[in-house]
Amino acid sequence: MSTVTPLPRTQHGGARDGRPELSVAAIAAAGRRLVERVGLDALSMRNVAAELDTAAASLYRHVVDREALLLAILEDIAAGLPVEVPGRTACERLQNRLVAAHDYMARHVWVLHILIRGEVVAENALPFSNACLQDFLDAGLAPREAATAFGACWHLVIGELLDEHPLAPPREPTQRSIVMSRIAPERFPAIAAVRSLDLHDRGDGTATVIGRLLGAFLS
Amino acid sequence: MSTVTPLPRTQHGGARDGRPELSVAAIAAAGRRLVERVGLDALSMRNVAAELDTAAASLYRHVVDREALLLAILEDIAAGLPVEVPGRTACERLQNRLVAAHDYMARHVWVLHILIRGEVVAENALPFSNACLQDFLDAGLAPREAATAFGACWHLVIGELLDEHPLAPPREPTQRSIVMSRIAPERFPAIAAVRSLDLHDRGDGTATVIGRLLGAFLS
DNA sequence: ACCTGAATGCGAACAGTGTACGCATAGAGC
DNA sequence: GCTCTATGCGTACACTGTTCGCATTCAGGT
Repeated sequence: MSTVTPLPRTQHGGARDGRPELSVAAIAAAGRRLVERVGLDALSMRNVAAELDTAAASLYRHVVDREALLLAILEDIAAGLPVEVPGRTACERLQNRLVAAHDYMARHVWVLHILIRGEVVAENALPFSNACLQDFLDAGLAPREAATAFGACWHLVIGELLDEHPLAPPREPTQRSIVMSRIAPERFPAIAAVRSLDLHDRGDGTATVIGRLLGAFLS
Repeated sequence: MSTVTPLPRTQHGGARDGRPELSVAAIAAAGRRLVERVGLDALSMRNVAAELDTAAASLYRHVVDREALLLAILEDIAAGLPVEVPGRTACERLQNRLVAAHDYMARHVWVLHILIRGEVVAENALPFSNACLQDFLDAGLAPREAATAFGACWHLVIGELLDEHPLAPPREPTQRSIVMSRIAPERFPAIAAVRSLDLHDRGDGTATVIGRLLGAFLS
C-alpha cells in the first residue's frame, strides 16, 4: 500500500482575494504581533481576526481553541531561546545561556503567563532545556541533581521576571508605590532600611544571582 | 472645627432582609470561598454576587473594580503568611520561614496570578518581608545584599509554585505528558536521562533548594 | 464537461463577561 | 414629616469565546 497522504497541498475553500491564506503559523504570528503592540489582554479572537483582515469564526478552521492559539504563540517565542553560547567550561556556558535566556524572556514576559496557566511544555524549548541539563551533567552532577539544579535556575529566572514585570499596565499612581511610601519605619525597620535602594539600579544583579545559585550547585 | 467624620457607622440604604450587609471584607471572603471551590477562572462579579445572594451591581458600591476585589482577596491571603517561626539563628529562622511560606502559598497558588498581574504589594505581606529582611541583616548582610538575597529567595519560591502548579485544570491527556513522551533520546539525551525521575517524588526538594540558595548568600 | 465531495471562509447568533446608569429604598438629622 | 445621603439592585451596553449553517472554491472521478 502506498502512503496515505501523498499530497497534503489540498487548499480549496473560500476565496481570500489577494490576502495570503490563513494557517496556524500566520494566525500565531498575527497574535504575537498583536500582543507585542497592545498587550496580552487585547489578544481576543476577534482582534487576531481583524489583524488578518478576516472574521473570528475563520480562525477556528485552523485553531481548535483560544488555548491552542496561545500554545502556538508560545512555541513561536520558545523557538528563540538561546542554545549555543560562548564559554569553554560547562559552568561558563550555563551562566551565559541562563543569562541570555533571562534577557530574551524579559522581552516577552507575557508568554510566561501563557506558560504557567496550564501544564504545558513548549516543544521548541527542548533544545534549550537539553543543553542546560547536559551542561549540568558534564559538570559532574548526578541526573537527579542536574534536574533539581536546572529547575531551580529556571524557577529563579521566571520568578524574577513575573514578579518584576507586570502584565497589566499599572494605573497611576502605582498601588505598589503608594504602599511603599506609607511604610512606617518603626513597624518595619528592615524594609525601611532597604526601601531607598531597591528602586534604584538592580543593574545586572540578576546575572550575579544566577551565578550564585550556580555556584551553590556546582561546588 | 470638629472632626469631619464623627460617626462612620452610617449604614442606611436598601434593605437586605435577614442577610448580612455587604462590605469589602464580606465580598473578599465570598470571592475567596468561590475561588477555593471552583477556581480563579470562575471568579466573576456575577458569581461573587450570587455567593452573597445579591446582584453584581451591588458589589460596585463597595469595590471600585474587579481589580480592587482581587486586591482585597490578595490581602486576605497575605495575612496568613508566616512571621514568627522556630530557630535560634537568623539562618535557621530564614530557612523555616521561607519553607513555611512556600507551603502556605502552595495551598493558594492562584493568588500568585493576582499578584503578578499588576505592580502590586500586599500590605499584609509586609510583616513577612520585614522579618525576612531583618534576618538577612542580622546574619550580617549589607542592606543591598539583603534585598538581593530576599528577592532571590522569593523569586525562587513563586517561580517554583507558578511553574509546577497549573492555574487551569489540564485537559486530559496533558499536553505536557504528550510532549514528554515523544522526546527522542537521540535528539535530547540529557532530557531523556532525566525524564524518568522528574515525575517521581521531588519530595521536599524545595526545602533543600531553598537551603542551598540561602547558603550561597550567607556564606 | 459535468458532477461530487471536502476543505475553507465567514455572517449571525448565544451565553457569559465587566461595568455604568438610574431608580427605589431606608435610615439620620433637622 | 421633610430632606439628604448611602445603599441595594434591575437593566443595558460593549465585549468575550465559540457554534451553526451557508457560500465558495477546488481536486478527483466519470
